[in-house]
Amino acid sequence: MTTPGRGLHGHVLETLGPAITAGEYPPGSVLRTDELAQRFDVSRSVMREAVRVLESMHLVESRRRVGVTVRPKSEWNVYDPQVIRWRLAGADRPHQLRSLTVLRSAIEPAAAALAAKNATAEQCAELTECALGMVAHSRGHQLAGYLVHDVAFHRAILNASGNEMFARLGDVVAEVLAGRTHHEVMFEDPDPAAVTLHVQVAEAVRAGDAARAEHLTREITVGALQELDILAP
Amino acid sequence: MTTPGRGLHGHVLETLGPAITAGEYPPGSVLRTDELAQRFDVSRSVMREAVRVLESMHLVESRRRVGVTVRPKSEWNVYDPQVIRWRLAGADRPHQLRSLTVLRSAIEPAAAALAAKNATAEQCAELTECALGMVAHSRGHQLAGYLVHDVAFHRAILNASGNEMFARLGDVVAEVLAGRTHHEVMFEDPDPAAVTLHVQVAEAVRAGDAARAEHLTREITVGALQELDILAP
DNA sequence: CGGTCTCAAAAAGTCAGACTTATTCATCAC
DNA sequence: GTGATGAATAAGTCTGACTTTTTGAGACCG
Repeated sequence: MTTPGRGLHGHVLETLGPAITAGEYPPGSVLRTDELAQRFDVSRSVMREAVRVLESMHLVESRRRVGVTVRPKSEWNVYDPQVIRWRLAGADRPHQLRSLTVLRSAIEPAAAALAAKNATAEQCAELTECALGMVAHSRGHQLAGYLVHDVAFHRAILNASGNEMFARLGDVVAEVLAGRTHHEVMFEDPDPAAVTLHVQVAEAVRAGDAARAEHLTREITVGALQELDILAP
Repeated sequence: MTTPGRGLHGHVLETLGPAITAGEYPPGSVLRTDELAQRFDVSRSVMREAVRVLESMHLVESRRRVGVTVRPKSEWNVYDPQVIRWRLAGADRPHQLRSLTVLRSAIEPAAAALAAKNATAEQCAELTECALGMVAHSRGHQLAGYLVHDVAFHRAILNASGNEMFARLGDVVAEVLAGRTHHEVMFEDPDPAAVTLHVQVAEAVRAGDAARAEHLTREITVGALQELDILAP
């Protein structure tokens, strides 16, 4: 999506990465660079570069005389956007979507509170614009347009928080929102109450009301959790 | 610390990575693979592998005919443990420590709430053990021993949450706690109130009281924020 | 003068092959 | 059984030649 398979080494990654994250090679499996190079019909140098990248993601470990062994899931760099994309495209997509939604629920209210304190005038304006865009596309099967503004809204909140760790979760949130709209629920127009909440969050941030912004955002994320039946009602 | 410079390519990374994350090469700077290979006295293959890893961290972008260009900070994979380690070791350590502490404050209370619901008997036992270990080392300049149990405690909470995204922040929290104890504040025994809070969190998790576990953990993280003068009192 | 077209240079990308080194495992001596 | 020895193995490294893409400059028109 964002990163097409650039170069031969990229193409290899695009195949091996999803295979590993999908669990096709169970933890402890041993691969040999030469064999892989043959299988993908690339030179050893290219294959080595691909393995190095997988190693930097902690998906595999390369050791002399033994080979390239697949690491257990618990050691993967699950925050790597590439890894997230691979997993979202694979078998444990539902599980991954749940994990990420729980993460969102922890992060976004805190980000909104910070945004209320730190947002610049421009950021407040953008936020309001996004919220209005959501309202404008909330009726009559304009889900695509709605999604664009929804994603932009949440990205804006994360950016306005002023915390780089929060800001960098914008892509993750975007994937989750896109995934939800495309494949899961949401066949009809979005919940009007949710739309209203977004508008109110924008207002609270503009007003500098951190507590209110946090609380309203929490209501939004609670809704997201409920959609996935994560929250006990 | 966790990853010593394994192999030539690792050694190159250990030098280039910190240099880039420290801002020695401003965004847009252009490096050439051949020149770097000469500078580090390694072959092009080794250098290429190192560049590939930096590329997978989104620290640089490699393009034909132009070279290896350094990307702006806003695009870095700031959740990569390696990147975090490099930045913590460099000039913007204070800034990084603040970002991460804010992140902790958002995550840990949520993790504690989940832990209260999901923790197994073993995990509860471990939690209690860690808390007691903290108590045992809380007086008489046993900061090292205290830290070990403190780190283990927070790791246990994150693991017990049952959410893999939370669990994988254990290393980050460990670095933050270690950093705080080693270089910043904390020349004397830890705050007794904080120690008590940890014990109470363990109790709340054991009792399955999510709201209480969350609230108590928030008090702990608020303390961490105050230590860094992030929170307005 | 402005726009496009062509071409050559530059740097990454790719490949093949030879060589080095660390690690493991099996064998053997004690 | 324990420890030393050595051979096999697969990753690690280096080198040099070649390919491919991109860009920037200069030529060639409109």
